Amino acid sequence: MGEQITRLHEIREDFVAQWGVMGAQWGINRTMAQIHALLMTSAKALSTDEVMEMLEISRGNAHTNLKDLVCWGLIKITTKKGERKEFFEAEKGVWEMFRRIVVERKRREIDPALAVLRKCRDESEELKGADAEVFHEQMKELEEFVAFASSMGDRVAGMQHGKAMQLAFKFFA
Amino acid sequence: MGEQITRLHEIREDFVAQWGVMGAQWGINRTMAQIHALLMTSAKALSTDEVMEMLEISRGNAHTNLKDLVCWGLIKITTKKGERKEFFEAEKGVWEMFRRIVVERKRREIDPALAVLRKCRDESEELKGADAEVFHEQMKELEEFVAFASSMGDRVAGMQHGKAMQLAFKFFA
DNA sequence: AATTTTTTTCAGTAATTACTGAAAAAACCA
DNA sequence: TGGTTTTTTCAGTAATTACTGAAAAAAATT
Repeated sequence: MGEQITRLHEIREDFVAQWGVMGAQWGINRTMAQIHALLMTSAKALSTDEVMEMLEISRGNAHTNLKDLVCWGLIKITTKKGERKEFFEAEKGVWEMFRRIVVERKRREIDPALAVLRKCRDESEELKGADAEVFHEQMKELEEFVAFASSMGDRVAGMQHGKAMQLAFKFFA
Repeated sequence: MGEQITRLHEIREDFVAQWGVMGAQWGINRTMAQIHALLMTSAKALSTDEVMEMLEISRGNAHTNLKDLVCWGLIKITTKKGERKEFFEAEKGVWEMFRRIVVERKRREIDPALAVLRKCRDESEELKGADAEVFHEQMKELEEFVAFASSMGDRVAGMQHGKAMQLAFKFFA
């Protein structure tokens, strides 16, 4: 095996490992983040077996996390002529990746939070007393802010890369 | 105990519980999120004992998470005349909260990620072959994107609420 | 400087989350 | 249809993370 190829393997393994650590710090499963890192930096689509082998993980683990990544829209299933297996391929475009993460986190985290805040705000509307007023006011402000963040998310996730960069340029001007 | 007060307790407990669930989905400890929710909606500063009692948690747990929240800059320690204990009080302003979370997450998550990406990009610069090129290109794009996000974070975290809202208005126009 | 109050630490334990490996189910093929 | 490959599930286990409670340290008081 060539010097260069071994070197690439080393660097890539480092990246995969570190990406796993990163993922864990967000609420994401370490293995899922590692598989994502692996596929993101793969020139070709990989099979479950290849992922298992490269990360030294069990079939069950590989399977579950590959399917979760598909749910997140970060990788997709492909097939090869003459091959029966499924192969997995990552979305490579960074902007597209970002958009999908925004959409998914919004759906999973922001929207439910918003529901809770609205409920608490409504239910504390009529209550009297200093405590109740502090509470209600806080719910109101949080709700407004999160709703605002949510629509920002929609807006950004709906943009093409070019438009987003234009806007970013304006932002820094 | 008045009808209204009991009702407020119920709603607030619901909020605290749900905020804990939310926190857990991000990489945040459930108890820490709950304590934050409690203090955010408290008309007065609370002592460790009050937090322990209200959430039915141990002293150690309350202590650790209160101190962590102080590190995040989300709550601060206060004292009361004639009282020996420390009391804890949350930053109530939503924009200020947001800013502090941005600063802290950037420091803990974005900056280290950036270091990894730069390292991998540099180290794969010279390598030859299709795999190496895919890898290097991916590192470059990720690095650029994360660096960009990072400076956006700085920018936003450095803004006053008013300025931010002005900008947001432009964004939606 | 002895006593009391409050904060901090941490060993042990509980709870949660992640992973394995094998078996079942499903899909494919001749 | 029966055999083969591939995917999916899941009970059991491992690893990680969070929590308790009590003891030690620190701070305040007399």
